[in-house]
Amino acid sequence: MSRRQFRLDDPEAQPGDLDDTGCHILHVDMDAFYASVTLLEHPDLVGTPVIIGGGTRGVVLSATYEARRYGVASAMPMARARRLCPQATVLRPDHQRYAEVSRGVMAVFRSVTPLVEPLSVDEAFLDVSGSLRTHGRPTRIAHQVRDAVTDEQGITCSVGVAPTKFVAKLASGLAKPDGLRVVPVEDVVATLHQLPVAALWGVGDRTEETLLRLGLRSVADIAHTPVATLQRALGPAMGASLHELAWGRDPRRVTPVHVDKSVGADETFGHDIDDPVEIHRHLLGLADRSTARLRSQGMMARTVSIKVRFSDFTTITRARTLREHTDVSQDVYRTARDLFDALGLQRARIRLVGVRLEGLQDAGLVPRQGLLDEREHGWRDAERAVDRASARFGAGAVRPASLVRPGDGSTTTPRRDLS
DNA sequence: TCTGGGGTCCTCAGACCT
DNA sequence: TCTGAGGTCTGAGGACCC
Repeated sequence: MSRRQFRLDDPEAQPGDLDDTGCHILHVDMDAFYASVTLLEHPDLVGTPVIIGGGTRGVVLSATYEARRYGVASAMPMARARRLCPQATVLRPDHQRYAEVSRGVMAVFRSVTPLVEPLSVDEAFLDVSGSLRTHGRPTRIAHQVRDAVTDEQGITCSVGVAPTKFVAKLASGLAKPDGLRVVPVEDVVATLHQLPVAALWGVGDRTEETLLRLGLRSVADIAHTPVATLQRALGPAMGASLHELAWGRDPRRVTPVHVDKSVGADETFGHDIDDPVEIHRHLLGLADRSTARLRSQGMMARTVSIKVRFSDFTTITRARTLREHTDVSQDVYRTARDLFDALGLQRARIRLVGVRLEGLQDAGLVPRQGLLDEREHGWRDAERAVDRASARFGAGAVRPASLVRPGDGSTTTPRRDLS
């Protein structure tokens, strides 16, 4: 679900028999994934503008191509999207359903090669170099994948076929919607050099601005600028990386195994909050969510960081590294609360708070000190019991008392004692 | 126009150690 | 004992990705 897509001067130019020799990388991207999956439950809305999103302060998660024609795009504030396309139907996302369809789609990918690297729920890189003998040429495999996804899941996807990950991803964007695009080895540089700088991986709004200030508008301009000049403007890593990408050089392999480096959760409030006790309550909930995910992955963390976004959208982060790894919600909550209190905010209006756990390590590999603190041991056992209850009765079945309103079971009114 | 949520990576500065 | 260089770790913030 790439946010930015680029068009070539002649988007239809894709002869049938392009040479795909050496094009072992496929990038498969579902078309308007969240919207397409949601419409499977609402067939009456097919062919009409539909926006997936919601909330008073939310952004657009996805939109059908009919809504996109009015300028609606993902990540756009919902208020603006509604103004641009008032006739659109707005539906809430169903993440459980998206995860199910995603699993089905990934299974299709793995049926043609074990080398599948998911990038998100709706896109993945496939390395098909080992599948040519059993499944045919890369283009043929791409057709097979597209057909299987449509037959089995009822949604469409676009596929880019190229020698490298970056070019394959670019190609799938050029193929959208419901298309296939091959970039032969000998066409890589010419294809790249037609595109604007923002097409390069890693160039967002700020970097684009910097490059435009230097008079660099196209990928060709980047390619013909000395690396040292790019490095001075953008830093050594980014400068070198953009220069390489501009010449189509991208040594990254397709790596099926991914290890998380951090786990976290944040929450934007329906309205800004200035009550520290209420913020503490949200920190407790976020610590709970983060550590539950950590435990479900069998990991422990050593660094706790908090994020605070103020009403003017300025954001600060604070972090503390603990003496030992932990997966205990109470440890994380206490640290997060201390970090927040240390900010000394005098009833500043806060829009969002977040808790993130870094320095992750496999729980089985973390050296365990003898548990001298009986209370600590109690928390660990209690939280494991909560995990088991959640697995059986659903997430949120058991929560800290301070997050439960008597009677209705929903999260609410702050209690004074959260420790 | 008014900006979600979950992440990764990079840069820079300061502390600490050798 | 002091000082400086270099490496590593940590923390903060920014930019970017989907």
